[in-house]
Amino acid sequence: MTEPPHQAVPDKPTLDGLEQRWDAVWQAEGTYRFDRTAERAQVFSVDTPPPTVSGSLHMGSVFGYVQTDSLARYQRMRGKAVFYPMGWDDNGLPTERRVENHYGVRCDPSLVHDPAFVPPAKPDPKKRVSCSRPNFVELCLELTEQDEKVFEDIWRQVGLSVDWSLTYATIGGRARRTSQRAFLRNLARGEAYATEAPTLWDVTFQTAVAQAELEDREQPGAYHRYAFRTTAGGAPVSIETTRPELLPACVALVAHPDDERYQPLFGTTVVSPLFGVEVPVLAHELAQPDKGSGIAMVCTFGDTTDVTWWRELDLPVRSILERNGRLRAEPPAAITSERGRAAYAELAGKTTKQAQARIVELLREAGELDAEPRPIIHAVKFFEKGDRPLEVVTSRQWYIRNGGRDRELRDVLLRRGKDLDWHPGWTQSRYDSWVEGLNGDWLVSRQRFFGVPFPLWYPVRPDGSIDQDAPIVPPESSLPIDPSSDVPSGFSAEQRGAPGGFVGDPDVMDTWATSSLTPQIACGWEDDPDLFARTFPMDVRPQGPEIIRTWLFSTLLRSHLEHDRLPWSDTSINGWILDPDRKKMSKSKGNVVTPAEVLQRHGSDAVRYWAASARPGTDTALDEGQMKVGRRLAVKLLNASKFALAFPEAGPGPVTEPVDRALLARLASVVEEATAAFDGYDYARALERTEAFFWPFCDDYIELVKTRAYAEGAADSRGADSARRALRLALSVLLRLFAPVLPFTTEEVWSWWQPGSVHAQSWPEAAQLHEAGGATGDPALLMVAGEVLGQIRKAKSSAKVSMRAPVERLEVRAGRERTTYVRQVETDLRGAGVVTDLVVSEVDGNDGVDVTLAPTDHFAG
RNA sequence: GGACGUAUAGCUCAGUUGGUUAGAGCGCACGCUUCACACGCGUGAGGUCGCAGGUUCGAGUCCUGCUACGUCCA
Repeated sequence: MTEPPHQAVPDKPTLDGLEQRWDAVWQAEGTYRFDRTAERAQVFSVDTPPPTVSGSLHMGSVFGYVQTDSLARYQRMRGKAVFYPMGWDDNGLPTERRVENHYGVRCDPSLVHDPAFVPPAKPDPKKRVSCSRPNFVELCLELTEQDEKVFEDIWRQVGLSVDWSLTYATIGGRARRTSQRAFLRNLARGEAYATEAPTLWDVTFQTAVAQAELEDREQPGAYHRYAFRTTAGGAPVSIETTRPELLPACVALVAHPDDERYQPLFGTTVVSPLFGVEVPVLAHELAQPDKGSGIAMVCTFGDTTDVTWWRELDLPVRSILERNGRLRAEPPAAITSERGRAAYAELAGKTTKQAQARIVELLREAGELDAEPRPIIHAVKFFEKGDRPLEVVTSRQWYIRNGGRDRELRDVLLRRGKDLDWHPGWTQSRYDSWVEGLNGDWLVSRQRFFGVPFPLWYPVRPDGSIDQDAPIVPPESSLPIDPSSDVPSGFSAEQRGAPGGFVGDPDVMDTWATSSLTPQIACGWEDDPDLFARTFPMDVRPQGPEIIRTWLFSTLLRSHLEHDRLPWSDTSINGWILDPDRKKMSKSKGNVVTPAEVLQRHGSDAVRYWAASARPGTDTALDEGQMKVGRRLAVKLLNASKFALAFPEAGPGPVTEPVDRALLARLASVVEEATAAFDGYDYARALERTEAFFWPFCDDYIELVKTRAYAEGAADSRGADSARRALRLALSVLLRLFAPVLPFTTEEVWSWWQPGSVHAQSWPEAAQLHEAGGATGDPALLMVAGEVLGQIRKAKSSAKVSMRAPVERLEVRAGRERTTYVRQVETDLRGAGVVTDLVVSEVDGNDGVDVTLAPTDHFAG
């Protein structure tokens, strides 16, 4: 405390430029550097969401990250060594799309690497230039590196107290190694497996997608009604379908077991129109009696329900769809009639849409259409990033067991979910309903290019076929590898693709297969056992609600499989950001406001204030008005601090005056409330409590003690010293209470009079305030004083005179308790209200405050 | 169809185990050059707490049903 302050109190404090100045200082001083010597119990580790590095940051990210940062800052001040790394999620489809658009290229895996390749000077979205996969990946890395720089700059501007020496990227070497190692261990334990199965397939992106990436969208469609002839005699059976083009892939009809209309038909067979294929009529509970005619056509495969029926009813496969979304050239073998084969020939090679139009014509011409198509709106499954409906194709894919086909594992994962502390608690129900609804294992392979490759090769048999059941596995020490360029031990590069040689697995992992390992990547699993022991399992996973089913669930799963424990003790789920009309902000709606412009307009602390004002988990409108309030608060803090520091330091000694003690007592309870709130992850409540103290502190307390602090006309310095000590102590505590939310403003003020960073100070404790005099203070005194002051102001305001206008006589009538309080602040009230005569009368009932203003020239004229 | 959340002043939101007359900010109105602050200060108006029942001495708060909006799951 003997060191001189960094700088004097400025004449005109300002918020402008604080971001750049303090970010540079924090960086240079290593203010947020993780202390690697701290033991696990002293560490607070944050599993920061790696933002998707494709394009620009979203306000929603700023919103959630600021909330987390305020918690991290609180924990740091509580003496924890905060492990706060930042990752970049750069692998996967969003980056690929961005690279395709940005450079005007398209990846063609059949091409070989061209070291001289340069993307077109003027990208033309309609004429993309093909390039090899290695060239494409180079462009991905180039672009993400640029984007990451921009992101980091924004995060620094926002003031995240991240340790910027601890960054990682999900396509980086450490992430690839971790991801491949974890996969190989899953494989060794039988938790990962490959199988040929019906798979949800995106025709545009030419890749399989997982259950977690689906979304339902309302789409126009039409019911087409046509009949199957019965073989046992009786009336034909009419069905209604939205996918008539799949009629050649029909393998059965199903109705609900309780449906009396169709019970007589169960076990019999019917014959399809046009194609003349005989299929069974079966019962299954998923058939909906009230949908269409109540009996459904099962095809291989129109949707996921078809897959369920196919599996559970043990039906044959009659696939007609290719991966490119077109119908195969050859009809299924079951279509044997000449008429059927002729009909199929009309459809072969067409897209599903074209095929639908054609088959409707064929049915109509044949007189098989019972009625004209009836338009409906129905939910169709889409890849969340795609814009064409998903198809179901059969393909060989890698899966990780997630409980979707194993009740026991699902129950274990549900119990893990209960062991996690959710903030707010109700967000856990999203996890539960997701786990309960899982209907298959996690499909982790993607037929894409920019991602972590499966670290596997397959032997090529002498006849040139590939033995997919005996993958060649690299040793963990060799990871990460790329099987498309690396060669397995015991082989030479020339043997790639040759009989008796090997081929690499062509697929990459789903981006979540890597992101699900962020605790392992960040904490240095296997790579850095010392760091891992100090940081894992982590303390908190902050994230948005929409990725509970993907990121949170899959991270929990991987940790369960690998470490048999939770990856973190707590999770805090932030709310949505809505635009001012309470619509979800999204690029497609064109209502996105970018963080850069908002930060520019209002300043970082103001934006942080807005984010930290939102209750945990609550959807929140983007409210620039709230940012203005934040800015006002920050400016007020600067000015109030300037005032408190304007007086010479009083030196050591007690806070003696009752009103000063009352202030410290009041502040002590604020500290207790804010501490409890932060401990419960409720940054918003901590802020609200602090702020609710701060404004009356400025408006009432400072006004009350101003005259005394100036020591004008005082016989001794006792009263002035008490006020000055209380002001400085309160300021010190307030700065620390506000520091997690307003890091720039508080740091600025701290630098005016204290050495070091406010963010490295210890969190205030009520005990300090009690010791300084708060123990004998009575907060009610302050309230009464504020009320009397309010009456004086009201009188002046009604008279439309200045607040400095003198009061000739002030009479306060009240019971014993209140009059005692008023007498204790008599001098301060006189000073603040410019009161000449102050009369305090103790009465029984008929409480009141009478204010008699001195006559002014104003009225004299 | 099931689940979760939300519903309080014109707007955005607080309101802790039920307890006097339901709060804040913005906006609005009327004022104030007050020696920390005009990026300011003061005062004021403004609410049948979504609807209908119930529990209770007492309900914005607890219970039941309903409605609207949002989200998740099927």
